[in-house]
Amino acid sequence: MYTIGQVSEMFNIPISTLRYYDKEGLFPDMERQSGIRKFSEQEIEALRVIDCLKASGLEIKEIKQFMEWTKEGSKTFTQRKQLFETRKAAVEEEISQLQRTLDMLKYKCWYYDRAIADGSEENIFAMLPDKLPPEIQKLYDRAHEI
Amino acid sequence: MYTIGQVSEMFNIPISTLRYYDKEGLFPDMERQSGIRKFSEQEIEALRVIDCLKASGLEIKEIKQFMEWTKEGSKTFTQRKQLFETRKAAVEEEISQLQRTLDMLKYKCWYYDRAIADGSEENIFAMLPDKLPPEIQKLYDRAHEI
DNA sequence: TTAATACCTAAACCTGACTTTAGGTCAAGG
DNA sequence: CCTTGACCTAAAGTCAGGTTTAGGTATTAA
Repeated sequence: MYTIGQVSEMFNIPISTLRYYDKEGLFPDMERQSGIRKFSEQEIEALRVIDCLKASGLEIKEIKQFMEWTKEGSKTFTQRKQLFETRKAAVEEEISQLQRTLDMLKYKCWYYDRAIADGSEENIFAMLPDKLPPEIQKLYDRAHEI
Repeated sequence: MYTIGQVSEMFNIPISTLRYYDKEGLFPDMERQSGIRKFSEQEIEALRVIDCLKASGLEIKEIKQFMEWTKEGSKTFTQRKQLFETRKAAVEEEISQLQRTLDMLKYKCWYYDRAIADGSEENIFAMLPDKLPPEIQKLYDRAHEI
């Protein structure tokens, strides 16, 4: 059993945030001893799941919904599984969006490297839009699909 | 030259957002014809960069800073390059964070698949924390480093 | 005994990134 | 001529996800 201060240290989350999560219903079964929150292994695992679902793009109230399903027992297994499948797809999509972001960033890194070496952008302008070095052209094209 | 309505369609960004970006100084050189915004190729490329920098985690005012550097010409090449290098590192870090998120999501998908098949979580509890099937154990361990 | 710590609540406040509202200009078509 | 549609502004409003404030309790340490 941990106090709020210990959990705050362990996860590097402000105490105020943990209280806010509790107020929003993310720890529906948390015990108290004379008013003081006691975080058990259950709440620790909940916190790992909260971090994960939040990182996957879920809002606090949707996470609360999940915590309520958990309380309802085995009859919500299917909903819970569905939620994780959907989140998995969303994160995979976000990663591939970030890969495209990375293509633009790599292109711009090359661009300014080159501009610094040349002292101007003139030489690069002359290569645009389709006479860039092959590897760079790929990055440029993926970053300029729109 | 495009009107705000055309750009809104091309990029699927609300007109109100484009006006907001303009007000925040993200198109410092944009021309107007009798008060009406004219988006040239320069603003179109700016918009691609805005999307990219935003996706990399930058705030609007930091993007404005970048646009100001662009106006200052070749003497800011180094700052601009540095910015893109930093953003590249940040996005790489975020992707690897999302990979860990994905590990948790995959573990939970397995978990509920199994719970549905068994009709209860009992069998899974018996395998925790270190007797899970090898592939699943890897996911579990990466998702439970804290 | 008093002072420092760690906990508690309710409610107000904050921030970033938009969005909505209310009111106006201007050109083209019926 | 008048109405429709696409543009404009300034200012207020919204929303999520916290954070801060103000005031209080309970335990421990000197």
